[in-house]
Amino acid sequence: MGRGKIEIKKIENPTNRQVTYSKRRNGIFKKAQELTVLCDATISLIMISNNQKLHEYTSPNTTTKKVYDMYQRAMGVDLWHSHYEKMQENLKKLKKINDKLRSDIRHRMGEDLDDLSIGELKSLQQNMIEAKEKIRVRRVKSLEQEAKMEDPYGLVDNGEDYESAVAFVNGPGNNCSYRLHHENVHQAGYGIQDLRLS
Amino acid sequence: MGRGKIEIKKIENPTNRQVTYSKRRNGIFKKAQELTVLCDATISLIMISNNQKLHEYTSPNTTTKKVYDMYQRAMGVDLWHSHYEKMQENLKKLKKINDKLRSDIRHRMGEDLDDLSIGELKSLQQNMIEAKEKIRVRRVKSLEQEAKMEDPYGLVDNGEDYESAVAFVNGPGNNCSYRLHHENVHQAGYGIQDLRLS
DNA sequence: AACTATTTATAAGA
DNA sequence: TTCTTATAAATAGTT
Repeated sequence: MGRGKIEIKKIENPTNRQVTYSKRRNGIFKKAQELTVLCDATISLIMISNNQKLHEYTSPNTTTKKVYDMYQRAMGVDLWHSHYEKMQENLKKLKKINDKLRSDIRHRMGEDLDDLSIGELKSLQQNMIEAKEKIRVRRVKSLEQEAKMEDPYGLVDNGEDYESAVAFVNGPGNNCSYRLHHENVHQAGYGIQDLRLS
Repeated sequence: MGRGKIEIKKIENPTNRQVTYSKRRNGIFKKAQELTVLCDATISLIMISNNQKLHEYTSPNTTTKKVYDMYQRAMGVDLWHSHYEKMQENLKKLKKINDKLRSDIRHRMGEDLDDLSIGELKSLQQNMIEAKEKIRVRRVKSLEQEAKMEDPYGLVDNGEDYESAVAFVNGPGNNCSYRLHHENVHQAGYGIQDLRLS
């Protein structure tokens, strides 16, 4: 269509080729746009010229990625997709594990105990008793070291003296001699930080 | 171009629309193919009709994937890569959180206590004291219920009778009257199951 | 970038 | 669908 008919073969004159490319490219874009409107079609059209310039048309109701995803679905599998699915699976697993860990911690903090069976509750209690003992022992050791190493004059931080600190450390054991005023207990900062995934 | 001019807007008659789609689609494909030859261009054209049928043209010197890769390079943004990286980041975050949770649990089990500062150790101990008390209380309640509801004849499982069970539940409190034989303690099954990500 | 003679695409009808 | 054909649209070569 034009002053003369042309053969469909590569245009050797670079200037001429560039001009033709530009004209026809616009023609195709226009037709693509018309087809989108007339027939409610979804189109992704990517054109890369001889000199590596890229132009694209994507119908307004979609994105290049969406079209490519549909293409993949239509054509069958694609490496990327399987990879993606594996990652998604891993994410799901990790989240599940996370939930379990959080739940475990809550139980160890004495929360949500109704989740547990009687047997689990018993196990938990035994476990807590052991753990508490280990922590107590460690605390005593740390206080002893602190007293010896960092505080050669016999003073302990916070104005507690060594004996009362050890008393606390050994304390309270529920129905026992060393019972602690519970006001102190709530200053504790040991808990789960905000670890939720944003 | 045809017997009459048409307005560029959606063709409402479905048959008519389908016919037009088919004709124009072929027209665009032809033009794409011509442009490929005339100007040595690289083209990827994907068209999806109203009724989800997919047609594509890809110039013979390339593949759809190659064109999309070039597209991505040209656009600077990698359609999949950005997605992929986000997922990877999420995975990393989740793993890190997981590690923190595990570490927290180990501390609550009395392990790896050397990780903790003196202050953290103190907080942990206080927290454990509170938690242990809550669990003890809950355990007593559960045993009481068990005794009342499930065991009207006064027997408790394992041959323990109610009183000694409550004694255990209240026990041991480290230096106190109800001290438990430690053989029993190690039968406990309350710990972290294997939650590592395979 | 415009122009325009001509070719090409296609709307409507068969 | 496919063919036909009158007509609209695209564009090759020119300015």
